[in-house]
Amino acid sequence: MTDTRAKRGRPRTFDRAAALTAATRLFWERGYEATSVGELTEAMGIRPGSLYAAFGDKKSLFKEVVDNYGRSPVGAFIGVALEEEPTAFAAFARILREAAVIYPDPAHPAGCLTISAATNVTTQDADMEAYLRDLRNGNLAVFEARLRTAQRAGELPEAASPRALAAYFGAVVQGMSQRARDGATAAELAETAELALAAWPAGRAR
Amino acid sequence: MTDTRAKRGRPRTFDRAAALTAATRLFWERGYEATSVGELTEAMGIRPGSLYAAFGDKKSLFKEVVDNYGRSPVGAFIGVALEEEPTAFAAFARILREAAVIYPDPAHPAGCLTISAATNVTTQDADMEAYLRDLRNGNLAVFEARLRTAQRAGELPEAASPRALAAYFGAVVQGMSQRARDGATAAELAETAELALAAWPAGRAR
DNA sequence: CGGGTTCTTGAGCGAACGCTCTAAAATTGG
DNA sequence: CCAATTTTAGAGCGTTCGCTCAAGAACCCG
Repeated sequence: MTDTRAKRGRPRTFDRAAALTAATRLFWERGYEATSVGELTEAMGIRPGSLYAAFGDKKSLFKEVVDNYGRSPVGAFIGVALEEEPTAFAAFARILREAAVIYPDPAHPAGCLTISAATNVTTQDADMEAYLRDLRNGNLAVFEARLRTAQRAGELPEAASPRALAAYFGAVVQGMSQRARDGATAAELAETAELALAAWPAGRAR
Repeated sequence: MTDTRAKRGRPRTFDRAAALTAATRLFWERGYEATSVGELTEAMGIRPGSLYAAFGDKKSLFKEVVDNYGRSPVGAFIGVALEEEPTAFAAFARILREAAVIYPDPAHPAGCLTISAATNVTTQDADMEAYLRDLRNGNLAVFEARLRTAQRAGELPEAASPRALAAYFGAVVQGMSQRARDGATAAELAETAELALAAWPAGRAR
């Protein structure tokens, strides 16, 4: 988008992707509102003018951060698991087990960026709140779609409710993200994942 | 504490408890950092001077709010269930089922104050972050203690881990609170609660 | 009633907020 | 080499932040 290089004018002296990564880490740690533009410019190593020229305002920078996060391995593991695993149970088992490893990983801020940053948005910032809520609720819709497919394939009993199961796993994932933020270890989260999987409806097609 | 009335001097012209309730609602909705003193004074119907005289600074007002919330029916239902129910399963079943009703109740802001407001705290405010994290992790310790008692009473198989179960239910409760904030209905949360209870170890002493 | 005490009011402090502007610097096209 | 274009650095805009303070009002005690 802004990638067409070798134009006219003074070239950019900073690495746009690196600056975005720095911003991601900060937003991930502190959330949207609690991260100031001053902290951002310092972490990104640029001056306010450059930030606004390259990324628009704080809000659009954040949205680009979320977008970028969603394409990164850490942010996309759920979608990947849903696509790659042959059965729904295998997919959700992999999601929870990977979340147990990824969320407390000290290589990056704890928990899920979308889940954490989302809660840090004021009611005043109505559109930002809606943007993030829709992101999370969209995840639930994907869960439900996968479970519905599984039910048609006979992986789930007729009595099971894809919608209810999707809501349940969504709540567990959000809970695990929060627990990671509160200092839960990978070992503890792994136990949580196994217990959560025990809720899978009888006739479990493992 | 500040309750010894009929002292000397000009009497307070506002209802301290009512003001605290107004502050509670605001913090509950927006979280700690996102709620400004200006918004607080307006909602409480008092001027900044009165707020600081009656409650100390913003931080101690918030702690009093959390304290007060923990003593209210909505904030104390978990502890009550753990004490009143004869078996651990009955206690956790009641906790999840009541959470499904209480968290989305439109009579107050969605979710649990401690869980929601907590996530809105910056890393900068280190002691506030620690205060809230300890509150939540303290809840987990209470869960674990109840489950350990249950295991000694033979309600839980030897193989079950009270610590892991406590972490699991803690994550589920936090997840349900967040889902309520994202607009989940009581019906949806009730289904989540039932699914979560299916994780109770075999030989379930219902 | 007068002195002591506490509370209310309203102005406003210094700092931080998101953001903008100007001038200089660095590049390309002609 | 010059004009056009784009980015940089840095000052600083207007607003809001948490919080304080001086002045006056409302009560109790003696």
